[in-house]
Parts: sequence; structure tokens; C-alpha cells
Amino acid sequence: MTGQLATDEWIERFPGLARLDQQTKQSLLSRSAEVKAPKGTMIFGPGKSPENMLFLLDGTVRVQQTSETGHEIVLYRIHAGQSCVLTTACLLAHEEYAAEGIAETAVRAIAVPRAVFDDLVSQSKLFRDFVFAAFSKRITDLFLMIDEVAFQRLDVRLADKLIELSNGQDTVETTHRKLSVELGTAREVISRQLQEFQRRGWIEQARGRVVLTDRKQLKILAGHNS
Amino acid sequence: MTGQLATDEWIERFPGLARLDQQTKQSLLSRSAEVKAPKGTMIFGPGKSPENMLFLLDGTVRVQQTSETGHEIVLYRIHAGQSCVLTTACLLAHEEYAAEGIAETAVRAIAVPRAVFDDLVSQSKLFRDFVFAAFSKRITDLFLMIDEVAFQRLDVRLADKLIELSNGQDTVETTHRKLSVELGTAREVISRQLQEFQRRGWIEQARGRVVLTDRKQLKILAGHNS
DNA sequence: GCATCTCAGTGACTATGTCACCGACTTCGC
DNA sequence: GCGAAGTCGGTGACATAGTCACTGAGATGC
Repeated sequence: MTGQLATDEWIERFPGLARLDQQTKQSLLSRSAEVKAPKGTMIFGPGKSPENMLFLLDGTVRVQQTSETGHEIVLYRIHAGQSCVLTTACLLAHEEYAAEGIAETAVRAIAVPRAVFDDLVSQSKLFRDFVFAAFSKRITDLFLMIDEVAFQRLDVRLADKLIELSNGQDTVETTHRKLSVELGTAREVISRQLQEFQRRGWIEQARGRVVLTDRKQLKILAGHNS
Repeated sequence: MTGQLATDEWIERFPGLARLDQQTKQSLLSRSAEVKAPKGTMIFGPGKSPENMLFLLDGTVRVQQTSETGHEIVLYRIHAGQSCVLTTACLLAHEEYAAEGIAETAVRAIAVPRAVFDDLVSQSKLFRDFVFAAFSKRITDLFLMIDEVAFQRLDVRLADKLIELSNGQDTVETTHRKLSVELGTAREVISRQLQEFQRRGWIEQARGRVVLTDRKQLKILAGHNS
């Protein structure tokens, strides 16, 4: 698959864009470019404000924040098939990001320059709807996150996060430290909670790895009543 | 001052709108209406999705959220001179709000219908910039809030909130219960912390009232190094 | 003037976060 | 191969924050 081929097809992968009219699609196609970044690249961050709106084709971008006290917390992820609207908001508003975006895997994306984004918002009602829907989703997710950080018990949040990170697999390759950043807590707290899960026979642990041995119980605790 | 007079002038009160071209201003003026609501009105909320974008002329709207467990937390406020972009995002995206907006005082606002908002975004680059800047500000504020809820000590947050709510005055009319909702914590925790502040001679308390007797110390604790 | 509500205080307990350490494993350069 | 340095996870002691059950003092309403 060449870059050109991909460029012909990527719009169809985004549910919100597939219904754009031909002219708008053509404009998007001709005025954007494919970019790649290896795992670990900082996509945007303090002092590196984004110049383009990104549509992720492959990979994941993790957006996280570091407080003045050095505490880190993961805010959200952008997965393949999603776009980086916040980037756009900030590039249009010329504001500095408090957060940083890191390529969690190798990523491939379509970069849409600021001016093109602005034109599209102006010209296409469907594109506007796409952009505002993405904003809306992100904001309601942030509301949900505030609620969880403020009120949810840590064991519930950890169980939930393990299920999420497992992505259907049985083993999660991560460290206690990384899990603590996911939930915005301390490494020791994660260690103790995982010990408790292990004591209950729900997981097995190895260095840099958690094996989910009783996903059902984890889901019950997490409140996934499905 | 009649409604008509206000309608002629309100745009100038919004820094982001004052520089719009005459035609756009005219469109905004002719296709919007002034609305009023008494203190305590629910402006939007679950099952009451907003039909208009609001530009607040007078008063304050408090946006808060209630978790499944019944815990409440104040997310942010919209003050006079600000607009309610989130409302807009959600009304354009046709999503349900998880949060609710309550008139904290009597409010007066300009209501811009969905279709007019969409037209303006389409036609005016300055209006687009205004909208995206507002989004951007709101989102970075939410990032900051997540950071504070997750990592900031409660005494610091409480001191900060007292300073903020005092609005330059010496007395804050509020209850421990309301303060606990502001910070997303428990009433008892606020009671104990206020006792500690009182013991240090920073505040005096009465039923439904906190008097700031040593604002300087509170500011130092809050990290307002100014 | 009595019932009911809101407001705030309290002790006991649990949950979570912090600090200061430890040893075991891994990586890297030589 | 081997030692240094870094990463990973375990642990106890302690501090902070949240929960629960209960108390009495004002406010409100009929």
C-alpha cells in the first residue's frame, strides 16, 4: 500500500467524515499530508504547539499532564480512527498546551494544516458537526474523569483500567509505576492493591506484567455489569 | 435601559466579538433574543438540553455534576461577559449533558439559536476564533481542575476557594456543605479544615458564613504568591 | 410552640497518599 | 563477564482524607 493509496482512502475510515460531499473530500485530500512518528515521539507538548490537526490512521497517542509537584496523570488517548480536536482548538486559539501528547506506539496520521481546517469548518456543515461532536465527546469524557478521580474508589478504578488496558487479552504489559500514572495515584498504592487482587486470585504478577486470571471478578468490581 | 438599548450594545461587552464586522454583528443582533431567569433556575441539565448558545450579560451560572453515588462537584462557572460554549458543543452534537447549569444569581443573557450559531461559525473567521478560543480555555481549565482534584492538598484548595469566593470581600456567605461541593469532598472534612484555619486565627465562623480575618496567610497557603 | 429541617461538631474507623528504605532484576559500557 | 547505574516492586510507619453514625443548636413553618 503506497502513501497515495492510503491518501485516497483514509477519509472513509472516519465515520464523521465519510458523508462529506466530494468537493470537501477532495479539498481535504489535496491539502493534507501523511506523517509518521516512531513510538515515544512527543507529538505536542509545552513549548511544542501543534501546527496541524491530526487524523490518526494507525497507533495511539497518549495525552498526559505533569503537575508542578511532579505528579503525572493520563488524561485520555487518541486511537486510530479518531482525530485530535484539542490540538486544533489550541492551535487555533494560539494557546499553550498544559498537556503533552506522546506516541504510545508508532503512529501514522494525516496532518491537516491550520488554514485548511479553518476553511473546512467554514465551508462544510458536516465537517463542523464532526468537529463539534468530537469536542463534545472529549469534554463529557473529561467530566467523567473528574467524577472518577474525585469520587471513585481506587480498587474500582484499577480493576476498570486493567480491563481497559488488557484490550481483551489476558496479559497486560505494564509496570506499577505506569498504572499509577494512569490513575493519578502513587506507585505504592498500586502495588498494594495489585497484591490484594492477587490474594483474591484475580491476577498473577510478574515484573512488568499483570495477567488477568479472573476477568469476571474484575469486571464485577469495576461495575461493568455486562 | 430598555431591552432594545441593551441589544444594541451587548456585543461590545464581549472582547472576542467587538471586532466582528458590521454585517456579522447585525446578523447576531437581529437573530438573537434577550432572556432572563431568576436565581436557582436550571439553565440546562439532564433531560433539558439547551436550545441556544448563551452570552451572559448579568449574573453567574454554576455548572456542576452529580455522580452515581450522589456526590456533587462544581465544574466551573460562567460569569457575565462570558459565553456558554459547552452548551453549544452539546447542542450541535445533539449529545446529552452529564452536567447541569444553575443560575447562581438572577441572570440576563442573549440567546443565540443553534442555526444562527452555525451560520456565524461558517461565515466569520473572527467568530470562529472566538468560539475555539472559548473551547480551548474551558478545556485547559478542566485539565487544571483534574490536576488539582488528583494532586492538590485539601487545605490548599480550600484556602484558594475561600479567596476566590470572597471576591475581595471579607465575608463569604456559604455553608460547609456548599464548600464541600465546590471541592468535591465531604462536609466533615471541610468542617475540620475550617476549624484548623480558625485555630490559626485566619478565619472566623458563623452559621452560614466564613469571615476571612487573615487573607494574607490564606493566600500564602493557596500558593498565591502575589 | 412544636415538628421538621438545615447546619455544624465529633469520635471511630477505613482508604489513600507520602516517605524512607530495601533487595532483585536489567541494561549498559568496558 | 562484570560492575555501575537504573528500573521495578515490596514494606512499615505515618499523614491526610473520606465515611459512618450520631449529637445538639439554630431556622422555618404550620
